[in-house]
Amino acid sequence: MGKRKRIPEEARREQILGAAFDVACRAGIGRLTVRAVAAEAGVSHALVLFHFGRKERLVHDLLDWVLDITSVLHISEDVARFPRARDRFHALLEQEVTRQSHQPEHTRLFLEYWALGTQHEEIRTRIAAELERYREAFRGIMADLIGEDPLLFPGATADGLSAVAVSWIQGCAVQALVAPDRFDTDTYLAALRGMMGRPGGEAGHHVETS
Amino acid sequence: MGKRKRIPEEARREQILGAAFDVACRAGIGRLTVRAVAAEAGVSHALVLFHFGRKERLVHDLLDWVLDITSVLHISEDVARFPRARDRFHALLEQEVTRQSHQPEHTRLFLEYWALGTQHEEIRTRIAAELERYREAFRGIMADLIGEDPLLFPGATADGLSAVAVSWIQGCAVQALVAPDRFDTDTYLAALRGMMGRPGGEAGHHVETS
DNA sequence: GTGGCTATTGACCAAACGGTCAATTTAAGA
DNA sequence: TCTTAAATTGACCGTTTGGTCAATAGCCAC
Repeated sequence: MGKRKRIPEEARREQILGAAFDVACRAGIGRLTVRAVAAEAGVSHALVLFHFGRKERLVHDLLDWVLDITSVLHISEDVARFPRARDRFHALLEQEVTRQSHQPEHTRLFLEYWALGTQHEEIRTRIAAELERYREAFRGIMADLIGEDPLLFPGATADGLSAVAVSWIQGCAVQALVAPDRFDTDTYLAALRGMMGRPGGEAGHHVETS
Repeated sequence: MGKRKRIPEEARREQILGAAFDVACRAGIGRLTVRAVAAEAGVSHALVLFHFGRKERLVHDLLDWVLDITSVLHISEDVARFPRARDRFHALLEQEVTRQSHQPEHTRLFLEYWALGTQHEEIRTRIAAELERYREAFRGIMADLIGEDPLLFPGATADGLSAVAVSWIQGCAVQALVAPDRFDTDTYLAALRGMMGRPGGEAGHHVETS
């Protein structure tokens, strides 16, 4: 056991945060302890506190780390290339629903952070900022959508529609997490398409993805 | 401090569960301790364990208790009296969105229970059952809705639509909890109405509530 | 009253927690 | 090589946790 401090500060933080992520996914943030993280990283628990000061900061930095690596709501080329806003929206929605269904662990983590946010100011503002970023990405597409066909959603604003879009994804994530066997992603997406798919005068179109 | 066991078993459980609810709302389930509950109820912490055995069972029974007193998704007379399924759906949706916005504490609690459900089998099945009950209530209205106008949501099933409806409410609850100042219930409901409000041939109708 | 049953309590316990600290090891600079 | 600053550790501490248990206080039948 002669190996020690080779690792240059930044990499150590990364290593510990990765271990913290594993522990949080396995046991939840509620049961995340400094000692468990240290054991997962293969270091002493004093070292974790040396690099992060308090446990509270470790948890907070873990939130930042997860949000960074998750690269939430990145509008890919596949989405942006659609000329019509409706198709872009469908593609983005399908992308996000599919992505979250492939990362169920993240949903659990975010659930706990959302709950924590009601008490810790720092966490709440961080989450609120991310939520705002998330909604903002939809807002542009929604504004285009209303612009293309003002009669499509009478009385609805881009703000309202983007909030609804976020609800779709959040609600899908939660239901898939709580009762995976009772929740079918395809059926869900089909319902969303049917709900959005009233063309202003055209018919028989559909979004191609893959 | 001479007062003791007057309370007849059932009432004691109720009293303790009420105290547990207050503690859970104030500090979260993560920080709920047997001693904190006992202090809130004004009894010794040994008595709490005498009535509930383990802390785990206290937390589980609290979930049942909360779900009972919340009377989730009760289809009121005001909703049922609408002859058209579309109006019933709008009314029910508005009722649920409004109700949850008046009980933000419950949302936080359920968030934590959802996260806990990923690890505790008992909690997960209990939540899944409640979610199923919730979706079931929407499914009937959704089936009627499709029956009234099969072309309204092409390709969508009652199952898919009810899942979407649940998403609306869950997503609304989460967003209102995470960033209350950035979330406007009226704008959200207006967007939902605009999204659902494509009459098959009629126009200018709206749902009256209150 | 009085005896017995049970709800209730305070004291106690082992474990785990977050956090501190002096002591050691390591890498790098002189 | 010697020095120096930083990284790392094991030992330790005070607190809190869930849980147990013998003792006790209240209530009912008699």
